[in-house]
Amino acid sequence: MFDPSKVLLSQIIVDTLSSLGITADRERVYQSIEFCPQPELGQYAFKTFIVAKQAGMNPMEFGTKLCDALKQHNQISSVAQAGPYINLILFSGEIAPLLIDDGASGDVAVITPSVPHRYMIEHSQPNTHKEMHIGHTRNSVLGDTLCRLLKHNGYSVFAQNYHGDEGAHVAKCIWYIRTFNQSPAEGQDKGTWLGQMYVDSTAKIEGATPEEAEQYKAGISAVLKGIESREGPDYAYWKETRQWSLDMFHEVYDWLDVSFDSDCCESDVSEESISVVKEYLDKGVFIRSEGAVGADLSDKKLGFCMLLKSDGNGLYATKDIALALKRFREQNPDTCVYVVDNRQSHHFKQVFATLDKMGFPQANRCYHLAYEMVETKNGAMSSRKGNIVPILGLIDELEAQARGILEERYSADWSAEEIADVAKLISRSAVRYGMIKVDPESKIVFDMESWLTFEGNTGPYLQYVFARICSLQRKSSDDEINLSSEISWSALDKTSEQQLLAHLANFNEMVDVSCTKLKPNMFASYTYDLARKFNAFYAECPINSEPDASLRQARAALVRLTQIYLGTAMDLLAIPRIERM
RNA sequence: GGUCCCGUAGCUCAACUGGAUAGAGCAUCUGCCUUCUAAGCAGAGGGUUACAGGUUCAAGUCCUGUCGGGAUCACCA
Repeated sequence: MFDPSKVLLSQIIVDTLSSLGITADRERVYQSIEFCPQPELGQYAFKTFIVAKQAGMNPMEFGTKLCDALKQHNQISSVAQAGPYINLILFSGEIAPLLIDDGASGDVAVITPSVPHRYMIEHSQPNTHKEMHIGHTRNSVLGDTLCRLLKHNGYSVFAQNYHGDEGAHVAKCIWYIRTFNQSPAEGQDKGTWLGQMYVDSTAKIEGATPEEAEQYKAGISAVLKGIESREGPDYAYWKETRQWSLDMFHEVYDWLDVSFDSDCCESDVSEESISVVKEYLDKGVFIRSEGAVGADLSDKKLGFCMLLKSDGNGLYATKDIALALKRFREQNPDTCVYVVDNRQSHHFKQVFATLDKMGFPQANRCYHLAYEMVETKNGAMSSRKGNIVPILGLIDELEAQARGILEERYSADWSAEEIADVAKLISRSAVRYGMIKVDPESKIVFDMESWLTFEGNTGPYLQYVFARICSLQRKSSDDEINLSSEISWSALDKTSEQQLLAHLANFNEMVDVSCTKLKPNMFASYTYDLARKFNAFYAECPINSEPDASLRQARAALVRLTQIYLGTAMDLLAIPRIERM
């Protein structure tokens, strides 16, 4: 029960029912309160049928009695029965004080959870020696937003990145560079160049004659052995180039405002992972089959989870298990969430079932947050084929677009540097919001044109509303508003004002729902609605130009409250607050 | 073939997991800037929620089947 306004309303209803001789469960009443589908109907709607059924009464009769009794209540400004619903409006003076923190920090306060809880969130996972594309961006934005929401909900969070830095793709890339004497151009981003070398290497291999293919295969195998030997020139070059990729990734993370508590690589756990498998093979948990070692999960209809190939090498699942054990040991998380695209659903079912079979109870609190892919109009992106949309390319286009718009409007007043700075912040919001607003289970078909618009349901729209609020405050001739002073809140009786207040009160509930359902898009949607409701209020109600001083003050206070809530919401979505745009 | 996910307005997506007349954004049309930022607001048109059954006071949401799209199912990651 995170919505203070609905808590108040449910208490009013419980008390009123009690005076009628009906006992009702407060939580059940709370869950029977929703927002009116149309603003004209009212602010809140109480569904009578759930509680009526529990009380063994006819919903209509129950509703009529309750409605008549609520009409006498001094905290309710309007109440009307509409079939099985009772539509209500609370006096604004009842809601607004519930939304003010005494700390006056300018942010919505972090929630104190009833039980402490630690989350491990793994996300991003770009492979080194490959280009980073907008698919990775969706992953990171999803994971990072989830981390922020969980932290606001009072949980402790351990954010983990995990790079595929070994295996065939790396060997191919390095083999190609060294065999054909490639080198990056002066001033070129080396990480991006590596991604191109990987694409070129696959093209070279695919175009090879049978004799060349044999030769190439031997060369790649030699590079792979060189890297695994942890010494010699191939190993040294692998370490050097890997860093180029990691540097590029961090450039992108900085731009996106994404951070991690741990930046782990497959090579960090691959050795350990082999010994873990052997240990559990000896314990009789794992079995040998057709020369390979793995977990028999046929009782759970998950087949065979292979952990050692017949050549003795580990696989992806092997390392995932070793890394999970390391995290259980070192971080002691209550819940682990793996943000990975939905093609890995079967893989994670196997990994979790294997951890369970190994006797780790944490396995039952591991979740795969499976999201759909980002595709182009021509279908799936593949870094192997090179038909990807690189994130750095998208960033360049967005910033150019934003600069163009800003120059048109502000070239007379703003410096070039200021324009570039704000353009960057607008571009970041376009990317973050564009990626997070869609349900994780929905595919995103990328087209550049729609990403370059900053109107409607977009990140820049949120920034625009925030900038409007700041502008109102700059232009006000009154003293800066103090929310803890006497404010005649109940003067706020316009529909748009009541709608906005009720929406603000729902903030923490939406954070919680987004966390428990692992759907940060729900919070994005909440934030967009918040901005829209402010705009509706802005259009309907004069603020600075309101002649009545106490009403003007109350509206300025509502503007300030919105600034606090919208600002915090933007922080949770990593959408930068902009004071002028 | 088995398993999992998806199918909602011309297009892109919502719908707080069973609740009122299914909502937004693009796009189209109509209003609103000599008065708080028009990156905005208000309004119009646009829907048999793929199809057929079922469950119940109530189904886009749950169950069954059909059709269509995608993913995945042992030595890839």
